[in-house]
Amino acid sequence: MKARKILVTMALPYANGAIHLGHLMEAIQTDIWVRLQKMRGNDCVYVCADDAHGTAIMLSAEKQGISPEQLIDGVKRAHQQDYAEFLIGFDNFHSTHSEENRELSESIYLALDKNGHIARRAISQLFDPEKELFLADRYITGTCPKCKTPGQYGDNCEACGSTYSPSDLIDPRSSISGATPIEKESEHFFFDLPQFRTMLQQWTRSGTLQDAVANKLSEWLDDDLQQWDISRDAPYFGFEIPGAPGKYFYVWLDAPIGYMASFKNLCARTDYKFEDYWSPESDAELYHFIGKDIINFHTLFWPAMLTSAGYRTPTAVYAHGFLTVDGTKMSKSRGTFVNARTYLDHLHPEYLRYYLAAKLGPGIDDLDLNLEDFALRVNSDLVGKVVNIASRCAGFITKGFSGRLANKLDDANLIASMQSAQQEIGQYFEQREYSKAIRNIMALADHANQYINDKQPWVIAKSAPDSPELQRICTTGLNAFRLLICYLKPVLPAMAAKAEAFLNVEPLQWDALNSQLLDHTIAQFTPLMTRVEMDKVQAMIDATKQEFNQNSSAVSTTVAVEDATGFEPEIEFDAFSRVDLRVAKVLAAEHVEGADKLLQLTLDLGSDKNGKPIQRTVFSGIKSAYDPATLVGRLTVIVANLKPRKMKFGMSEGMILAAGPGGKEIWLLEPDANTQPGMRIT
RNA sequence: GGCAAUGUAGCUCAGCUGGUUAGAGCGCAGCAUUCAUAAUGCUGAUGUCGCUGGUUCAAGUCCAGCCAUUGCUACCA
Repeated sequence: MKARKILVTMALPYANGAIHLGHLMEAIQTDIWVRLQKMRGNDCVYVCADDAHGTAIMLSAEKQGISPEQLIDGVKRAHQQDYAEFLIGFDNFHSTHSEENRELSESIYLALDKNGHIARRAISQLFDPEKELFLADRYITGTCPKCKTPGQYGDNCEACGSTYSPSDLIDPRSSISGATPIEKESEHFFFDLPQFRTMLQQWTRSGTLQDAVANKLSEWLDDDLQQWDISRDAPYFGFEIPGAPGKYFYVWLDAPIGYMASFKNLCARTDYKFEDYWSPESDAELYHFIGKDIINFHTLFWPAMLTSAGYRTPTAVYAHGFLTVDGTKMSKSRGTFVNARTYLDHLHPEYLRYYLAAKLGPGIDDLDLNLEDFALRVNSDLVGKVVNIASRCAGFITKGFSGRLANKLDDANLIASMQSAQQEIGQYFEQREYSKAIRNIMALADHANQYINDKQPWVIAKSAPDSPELQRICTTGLNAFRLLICYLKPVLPAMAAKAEAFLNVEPLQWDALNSQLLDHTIAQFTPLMTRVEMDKVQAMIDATKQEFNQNSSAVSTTVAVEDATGFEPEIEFDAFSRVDLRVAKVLAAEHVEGADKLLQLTLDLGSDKNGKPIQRTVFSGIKSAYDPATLVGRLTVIVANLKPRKMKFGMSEGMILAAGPGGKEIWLLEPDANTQPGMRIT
């Protein structure tokens, strides 16, 4: 069989934080697959890099009083160290902040532009006037306009889950300088994704994606695709856009190009040829392993960019779900947001590799790390079943035969049946059905233990410790062990290496499954793996909690304290006076076609200085409580200076006030009949 | 609110295009064994297959509604 040429990537970790269990799940999934390919004799290259650009990194560096370059250098070292200790076998780990990536990003951008796939237009964004910096949503905090929880980010509220645009926040602040942001225009560059709709519709349905992913994407592809904003204004840590001083590539533009850059960097010191893997005529396979949160970047923007720029598209993109711990989202306060380093301080990396392998499938479902199950499963399978087979045979061989194996098996059928599983197990690994592969392997381990039980070598050893039969039985047991190690090697490379030393053999390749180990001297047996101790697991959780407490007490800002009234935190009169409440009269009220909850109200707000009447259109979610006909002519209260909000059915130019729990029970505020439309409420 | 995924033994999960008494591993109980890192083997118990209806000779498996969890998304101004 001809060796396949394969290039594999996993998502680039962001250079602004430590590697945690979530990163590791992806790294382990990818690494197992790559190790399998290599064991089977395929030419498989595994590259990765740190994702080193963006505002977050720029600000982090500033906070620490170092340059971004210094920051990312330090983080990169830590990342590589963490991955290395988890036995992630990259062929290259590079950085997106590299010359290779700059050249590739520039040339790809220039190709996109030349092909008419770059649009330019001015957009308006919130801007920090003190810091002189455009603000992404997450750098703006303020009070949630819905539930009034303070300290919420610019895009959604953590307390009530509502989403909004940053300009809707009450009392918005730049979380960088504390200044009140202003709106400012700037020219941005856009990648014209809609031009690739047809190409993407075909590509996403061509077997390159998991069904669930393709289905999800078709929602976007059937809808209007948006142009993708790929530029950011200075100051920004990244690459300046050629011919556009002060404009930088958005971090997500050059991040996937980092896959190419890392590979190019590898090519420079090996015989690999960049074009062999990236030209449209390439016969190499290209796979991206990613999390389901970044599917759109890898399955829409990325293939479209590659196509425009004259490169090949990925053979497949494999998305996985999120990792949960004990059934819930990883949480810092619960101590389940465990960093790689904290794990390594307490537990052996291969425990995690094995447990995740035992549960990983090809889908995008989330995977739960149940800590108790983790300990029980690893102990039972690895120590109790697999390693135990060697442990219970080795002593007899060492004592009775000076470590020499027999030249013949006692039970050739057992070994043959274990060998014949290679087709199925290999398939499962190849298809990322690791849990099924592991299940099969453990069934084989059960057979081996049954065999030893049936043969009772200890009984023979008592009367004849040098009996040839005893030697053949233990030789059979150790051959079974050797096959199991071979199957598990992609998952447990370090344990496999120890086993190879014990068996006194060359590093096992997949075709070792077709041979037997006979008439051969083995080394002294030493424990290959010790049990997971639950108190170590607990210590890891405790340490994570402690890290969190230290960090949060160090950073802790004054959090508004809620009192028994449940009222909002006290505000200055000034803050109140900025809210312009007016009496309004309902001129018209009607149902909105297609809306479940909204009524469209036309309101009279009196007249302006020139005597011209002021009318406002407001959409209000009170359909469940009011028949529009009964509203006409009523007086109510409107927030008159609320920024107009674009809604699905039109602009809503204000907000009317009501109270009640919802549903039928919503009551509109109604001022005294003597008031007039337009009167200010103070 | 909409859309999607998930919901099967105490735990983690498998159950393909509907078809005999619903499975595995772990855990649990009993027995056996003592070579082995108290590891192994045998036997066994445990499930209204989220809930309610429907289609069918037959449903965990198909359909509808509902509930819960998660994710995405929104007409919560």
